[in-house]
Amino acid sequence: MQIKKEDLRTKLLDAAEKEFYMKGFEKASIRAIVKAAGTTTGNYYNYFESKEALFEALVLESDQAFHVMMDHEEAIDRPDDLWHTPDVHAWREQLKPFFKTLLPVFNRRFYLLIARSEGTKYAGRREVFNRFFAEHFIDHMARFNPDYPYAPMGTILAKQLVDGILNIIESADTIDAYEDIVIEFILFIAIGTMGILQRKELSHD
Amino acid sequence: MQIKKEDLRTKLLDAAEKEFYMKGFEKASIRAIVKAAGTTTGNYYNYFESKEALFEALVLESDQAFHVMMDHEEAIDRPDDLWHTPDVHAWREQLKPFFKTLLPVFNRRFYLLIARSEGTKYAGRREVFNRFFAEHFIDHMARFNPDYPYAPMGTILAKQLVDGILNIIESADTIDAYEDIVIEFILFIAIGTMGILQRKELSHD
Amino acid sequence: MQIKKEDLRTKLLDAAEKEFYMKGFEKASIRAIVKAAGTTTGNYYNYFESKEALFEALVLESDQAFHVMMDHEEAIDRPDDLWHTPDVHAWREQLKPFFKTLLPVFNRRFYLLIARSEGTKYAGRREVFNRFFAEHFIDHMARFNPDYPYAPMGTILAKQLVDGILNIIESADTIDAYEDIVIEFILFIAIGTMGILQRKELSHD
Amino acid sequence: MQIKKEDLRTKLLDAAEKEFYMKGFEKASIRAIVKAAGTTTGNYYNYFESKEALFEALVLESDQAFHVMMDHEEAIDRPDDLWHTPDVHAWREQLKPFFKTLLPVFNRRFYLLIARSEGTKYAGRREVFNRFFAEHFIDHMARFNPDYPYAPMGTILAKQLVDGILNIIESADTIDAYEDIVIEFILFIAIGTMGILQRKELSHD
DNA sequence: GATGAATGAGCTTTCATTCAT
DNA sequence: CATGAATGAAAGCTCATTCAT
Repeated sequence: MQIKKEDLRTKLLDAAEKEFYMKGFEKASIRAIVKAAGTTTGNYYNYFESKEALFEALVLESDQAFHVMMDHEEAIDRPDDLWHTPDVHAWREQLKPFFKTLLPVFNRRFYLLIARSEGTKYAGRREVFNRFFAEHFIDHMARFNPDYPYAPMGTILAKQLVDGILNIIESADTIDAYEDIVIEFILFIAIGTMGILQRKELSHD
Repeated sequence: MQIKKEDLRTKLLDAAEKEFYMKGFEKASIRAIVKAAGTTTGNYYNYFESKEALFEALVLESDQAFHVMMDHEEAIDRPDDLWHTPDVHAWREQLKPFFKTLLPVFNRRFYLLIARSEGTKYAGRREVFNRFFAEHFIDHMARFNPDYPYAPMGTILAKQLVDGILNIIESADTIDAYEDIVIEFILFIAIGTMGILQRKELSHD
Repeated sequence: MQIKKEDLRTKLLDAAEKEFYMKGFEKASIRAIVKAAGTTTGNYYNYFESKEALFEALVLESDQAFHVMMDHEEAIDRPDDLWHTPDVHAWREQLKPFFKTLLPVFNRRFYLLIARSEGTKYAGRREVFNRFFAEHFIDHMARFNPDYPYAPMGTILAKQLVDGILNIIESADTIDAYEDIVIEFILFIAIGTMGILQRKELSHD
Repeated sequence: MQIKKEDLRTKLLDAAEKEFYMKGFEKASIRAIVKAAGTTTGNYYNYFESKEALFEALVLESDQAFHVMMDHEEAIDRPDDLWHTPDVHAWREQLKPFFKTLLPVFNRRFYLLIARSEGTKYAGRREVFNRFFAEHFIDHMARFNPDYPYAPMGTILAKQLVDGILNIIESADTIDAYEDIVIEFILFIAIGTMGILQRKELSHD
């Protein structure tokens, strides 16, 4: 009746991933997780010392990657020169290798970290993520069109970017060309942003 | 120390609006609501027969408006002719009167209906909303560029639209030019969408 | 089926007093207390917000009295002149009015505070109590017989005093002449202490 | 990494002695004991069949010595003739050899037996110990002063004796002249008792 | 209309003990 | 001998809801 430690640990992590994903940390039930993993609450505590420890086991790596991202903001700016490229196709080709390095970060557990961590010590990550992009958007907007009158759009577009990333992660299972979709989405954000800023360089022929 | 019935009912609704907004239906606490409204749990049940009934009282109107929206899809398509307008400024002017009629619907209680209703019978509204727009996006994409290869973008862009509307409602309190922001956001979505579809009509001069 | 609030509160306090007395704070069971008081755990939390709050409700007054005692050390020293009185009977008469003021403090709840508070924020009271008396004993011993070689006796006699007070409180229910017994006990401590210190003034005729 | 059976058994006993001493039988944790002994809970049950069996292994010898003591009450009475000796110094000298035989009994495990056995079958030992001395005190009191009116003092003084012995054992580690302190303490009890009984023989010159 | 006492099921966590390996 | 996975009961506490007053 005994399972090798790693097996059950993995089962617990898998069950927890689903449960946290469906209900969020606070509404998730340890009872439901252990039931799904085929064990008992008592035994659960041989594997994880608390509910939060289980969540942490799921998101720790993602959180480290998250902090690396936050600390290397210049990387996000690297495709900056693209803003002067008129050709959408060229954009795609140049964005591809850049996002290749980012894609492995955008997985389900990253989603838990950003979108399902209320009640844990990771609760504020989404806000940090939003603000991180908001600063960049505000900066870009000021440089491209200092007269653009709708300041709150910086915040809103940043949230759009974050929401979009999370949405894509959510549907990643059912998407074939996951990588391409991320590229398309970034392109969508870039073009839309430039559009409302009235920049006409893009799509000129 | 009895209060006129309507007064307390209103206080309960206001307190509930805040609580549901902050925590969502399931994590919201009736105790916290009645405390904020200055009454007791016992008395609460003279006004609403359950936790869900209180939520329903808040969102019922919004839900009716939501269904009207869902049933009059052609309204959403009305700005369709804009897609051929090359001028962003013209877009803004034409979108304005159209969204004037929609804005009163996009209030806090609509937000509760779409984004805080998990655990109630309204739980699926967001999904309906998403799908509603997804169909339109897919349709537009097919018409504008039948060869565009990234089908899942329809779903994603629809979610972007819904997320954006909800984000704007969330920050409506702190935004001056609420209406203009909605227009800017729609514009952003439209331009971005056309951009990835490679349509070059817009912003041509 | 409903009891007036104060009634059940009193029942809970009584039941808790017994349970804490028998098992100490940590081993005491809320379930056992509420069962003895004839209610449910859910209802218990309408009366006290935690296990510790219940304990605190029992000992708060005693703790205040305890601090008054600790802050008025000179009162403890007041019978100091007695040490030169040779007559045990005179001691009794002089101690009586002095301890009259102290006796109401030495009740069952004081016992809980000193001897059953491990696991609560009151955990250290017994040690404070011991040290308080130890200092006095050490002081007295130095003055009465600077050459007495067994220094640790100060600590031990202080503990004897504290233990004795607690023992008397424990058996107070079954004792007729509670007040007199306290006097006899203090006398016992005083005479014993002087005896080992080799002071011969007492009981001389 | 197997250890010779006796080694680990000893380690478990040592760890248990500390744990039971610190927390008492019921609050002691097997997990903590096995961890301190460097083994696992499973292995623990190769050495002791239950929590109580471990406690029993610790106190069995002490309990036998305890019963010997209880059965040879006349030994306790042997210093009886001292009660007529007027000289404290003489008391000390005569008590010394007598208690030499008793001291080895008063060790840490004896302390566990008397003061940390609640929840085990040894739970009542302290009460037996108290009663044992109480009978002697009552007896002495009746013989020395048949008119002494405070009967409960017998019980209280017996408890004082027991408490004192336990207190001294507790602090034995930090005391130099352990044996002398026991003598001083007995003397303290004897003189204090005689004092309240109004016997004036002692300390007369 | 209003109060708050009462209920009972739910939650996460701890524990001594058992047992397959 | 040793491991540590597994069990199940118990702990303190929270919650929406009911109901006597």
